[in-house]
Amino acid sequence: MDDIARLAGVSKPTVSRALQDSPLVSDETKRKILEIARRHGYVVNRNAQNLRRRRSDTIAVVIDFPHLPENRLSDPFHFELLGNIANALSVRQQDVLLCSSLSAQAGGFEHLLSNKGVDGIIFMGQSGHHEEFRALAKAGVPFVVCGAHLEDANYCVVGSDNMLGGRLVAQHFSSLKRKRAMFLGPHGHIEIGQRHQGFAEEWGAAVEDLEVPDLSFIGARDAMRTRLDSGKPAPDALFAGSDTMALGALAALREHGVDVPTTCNVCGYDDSPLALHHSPALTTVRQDTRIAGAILVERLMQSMQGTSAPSILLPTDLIVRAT
Amino acid sequence: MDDIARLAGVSKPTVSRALQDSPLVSDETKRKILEIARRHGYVVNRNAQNLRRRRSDTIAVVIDFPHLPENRLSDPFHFELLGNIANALSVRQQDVLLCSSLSAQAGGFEHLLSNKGVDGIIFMGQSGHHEEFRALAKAGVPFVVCGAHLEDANYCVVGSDNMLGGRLVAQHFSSLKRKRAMFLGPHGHIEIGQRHQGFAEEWGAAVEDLEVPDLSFIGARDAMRTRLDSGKPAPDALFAGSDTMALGALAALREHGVDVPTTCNVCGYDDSPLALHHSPALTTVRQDTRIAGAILVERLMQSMQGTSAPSILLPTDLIVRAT
DNA sequence: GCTCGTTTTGAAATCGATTGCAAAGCCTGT
DNA sequence: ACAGGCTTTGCAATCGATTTCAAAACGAGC
Repeated sequence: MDDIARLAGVSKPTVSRALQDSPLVSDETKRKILEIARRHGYVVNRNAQNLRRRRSDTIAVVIDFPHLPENRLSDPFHFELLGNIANALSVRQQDVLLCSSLSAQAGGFEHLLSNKGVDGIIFMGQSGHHEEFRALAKAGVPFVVCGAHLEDANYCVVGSDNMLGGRLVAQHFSSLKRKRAMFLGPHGHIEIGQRHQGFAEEWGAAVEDLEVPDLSFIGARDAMRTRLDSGKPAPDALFAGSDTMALGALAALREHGVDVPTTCNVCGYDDSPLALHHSPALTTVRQDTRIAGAILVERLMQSMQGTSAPSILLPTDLIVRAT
Repeated sequence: MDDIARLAGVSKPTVSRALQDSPLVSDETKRKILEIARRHGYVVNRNAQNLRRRRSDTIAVVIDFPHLPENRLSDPFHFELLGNIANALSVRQQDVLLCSSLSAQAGGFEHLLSNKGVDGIIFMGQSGHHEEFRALAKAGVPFVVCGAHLEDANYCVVGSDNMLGGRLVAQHFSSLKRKRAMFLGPHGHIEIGQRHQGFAEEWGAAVEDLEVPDLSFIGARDAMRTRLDSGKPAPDALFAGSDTMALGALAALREHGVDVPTTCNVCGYDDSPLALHHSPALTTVRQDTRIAGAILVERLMQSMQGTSAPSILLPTDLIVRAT
């Protein structure tokens, strides 16, 4: 910057101001400085700028990447959401620092800001850190969580209405005059638990609960196989916690000659491409990641300005397709 | 840091050294300082550190995010790769700054380093920037590209062997005694073009080329519908440029009563979950994103040390399933 | 007790910007 | 010609670390 200043015959502060388009610099001077800077390919050093400004215009997005290697991340859902968050942030001139949940946790979430040099954090999913989040909020760290709404959350959560999603599916099955409802999903996953709960409440009658070990296609297929082999009467309405699991269960049903949708209806969750591209196309519950991303970012900005950002429950839609 | 120094009764440099586990500090002092720092929740300010060290231990990963909103990103492939890159980088204590291709291009790729304060760049896909990349390489910017191998690339490319993938599929179809081969994919996409080329070369006889407008399920389905409606004899071996497109074509084939795999074989590309979870399970060509991620990172580190990093063509596998 | 080589420590400079404050330059009105 | 108000500019301090280099402390050997 000193060089540019010399070349333009002005001082460093003037160059700095010109580059920020400050009104303190005359248009004449500004134009000259910008021209020289451009010609010499000068750009401000981001690290120096960050240090002095005590702000980096960078947001950490924390994802539970560990899943990946094993699970071959089942749902494109997260990627889509990530993309939408990135877009929403770039509109606000903010950069995205991607952190795996693990590396973020290393120094403790509360030091993430100065440790990674970011201004705020977006957590994708609680994944069991609820208590840490509560502490973070108390410490005044600006962050938002994209995940499940919990009773005692004192931090901002943006999440889709899992209960509503479950209820919509139950209503749908009811309108089809189905009788023997089953829910399929792993226990211990908060959001999926809420889907289950909404479903069961709305359904009223007994809902058979088929537990699966994880979120995978295989897990769901095998669990369903075992269940069908048992000889007990098969369900005529199946709600799976995710599209991937729905497809797994569907495979098992097909093997056993249970026709979908005549004999049994199946509904997934997420509206991932899997659902759309499958044949028959899967009936599912959709969450709008575009809106979610935009709101997450908006709320984060709020909480970075010190305003408290309220949580929000986003509506979900039932997408009725062929199953 | 001054505060910690005061509390420990030492000077700032000593604290700095202790935190870096420098051998210049006695174990005794080191322990005391670390203890005090921990108790007071002190972490070094990343921006200041970066400034002084002239290095940020952060890598920019540039993705063509614009696709997202429209296409609902068809293949989880990119996400998987991103995850694996992130993992490989975190092993080396490097952070990931996610950039959309657009925002990265704003200041010109050549200023990405100081502009975003990163030490190196990984580009996911060339997406038409080949010439810019050539210039970047000349300018000595440390970066690697995950994409297609091009004749006159003077930069490091890590990419899977698309030609080989195409050849494997041709061999497979030959061994099944198929006669009328068809390739389906958009024109103008470099990597898919290479798949097509490898396929055609190995096949020997004429390959019908069915062009589709984009990478989408719908595009492929509609193109295939039109083709089948035309009345010309249907192909008995179809190779699609991606799994998503294969599934689209498969849907059209089914509509027209063409049985897969008896009457016609179908093969996709990517081995995305789509392929595995579809029924019948899709035969496809697999690229190992785990290895790709690891090598990308390794090569980038090389080129950051000034060593020139050679390009590499990763092998691909044919995964024969039910189609 | 003194010298010499080692280990530890600290003073001061530095990384590359931004910003508060004072001064300079320029008008305008009298 | 000069006071007074505005617009521009520059000096110097600052952000929070790291690193060079010189000095202090320590031990060993004679």
